[in-house]
Amino acid sequence: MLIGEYIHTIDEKNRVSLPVKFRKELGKKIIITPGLDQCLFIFTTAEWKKVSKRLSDSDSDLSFLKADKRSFNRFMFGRAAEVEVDTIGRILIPDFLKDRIGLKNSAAIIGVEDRVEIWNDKVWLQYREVVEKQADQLAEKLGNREK
Amino acid sequence: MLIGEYIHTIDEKNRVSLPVKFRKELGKKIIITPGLDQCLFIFTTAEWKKVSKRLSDSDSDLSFLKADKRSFNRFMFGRAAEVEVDTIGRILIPDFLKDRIGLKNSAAIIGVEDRVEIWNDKVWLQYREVVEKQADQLAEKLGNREK
DNA sequence: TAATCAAGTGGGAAAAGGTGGGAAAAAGGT
DNA sequence: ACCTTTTTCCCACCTTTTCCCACTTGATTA
Repeated sequence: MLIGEYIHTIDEKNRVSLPVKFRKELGKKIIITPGLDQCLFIFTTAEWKKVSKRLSDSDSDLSFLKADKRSFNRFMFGRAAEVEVDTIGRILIPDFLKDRIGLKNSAAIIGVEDRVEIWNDKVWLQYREVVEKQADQLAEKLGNREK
Repeated sequence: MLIGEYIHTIDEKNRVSLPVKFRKELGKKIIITPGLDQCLFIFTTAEWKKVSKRLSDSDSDLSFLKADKRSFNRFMFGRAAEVEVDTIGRILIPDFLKDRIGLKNSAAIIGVEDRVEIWNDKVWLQYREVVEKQADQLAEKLGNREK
């Protein structure tokens, strides 16, 4: 399971090293996609197969006839990338994804159960604080829903 | 699977190089057709067989009126082109398709699962922003669909 | 406290990917 | 048939990416 929070630098060649604790589980090839809430998702290839299958299964081979399906597929597939992890555990983040969440010199790398998230480190810290404050109420909500 | 986004130039001889990551899957011959939402679709010959079969299937589940279907098929078949990929991975985009989406010097090339799309790069950037804003709602929809 | 090791960072050289252009071949019109 | 124009094929350039090696820092241990 992928857990924990790390701040790593992005060097001039766009490289970011994955935390050692994530490397084994992520493997040699990963998929990066735009995520929700101003971050990027990193999936293992296995996990990505599951995700992408769910996305395309619900429709026929002619899914491009439906407008909302087209939009979503362009978002999920068009803006995804298969990325190799180099011999010492680093990856390259494509520019179009870097720009999307305003990454510069450093990134927050977060383990979230079965995926990893990449955040602009400053945005992450802000987000964390907000969530921190809401945690109690969120827990309350979730608790009620389960009943 | 075809994923990712690339901006390539169209040179004075109308040539565009396909991203290396797409070449193997696309093969030596491809089909270009007008696409939906101001773009062009590129299919592998295999994928095109599937698509064209389903489009022409008289009792397919596509809820088209017959007249609509004829029109749509003229749109898709009538303006489709079989194109060869040259030895270093470039293709020629027919002028009538180029004009259709206002291509000039540069194009966005997008992998969308089992097809590739060609966009006027500026139009793509605009489209992308719109979709980005809708992403949360789109994801919500998708989430509901899974249940 | 010095030595060692692990994890992360940086940089140079080689290779790959993308772009441009010239010459040969083909097409087209008179 | 001939000249002109377009297309095709091939080669060359250049920027970006990839691969490899080395350095730094902080923690661990003898």
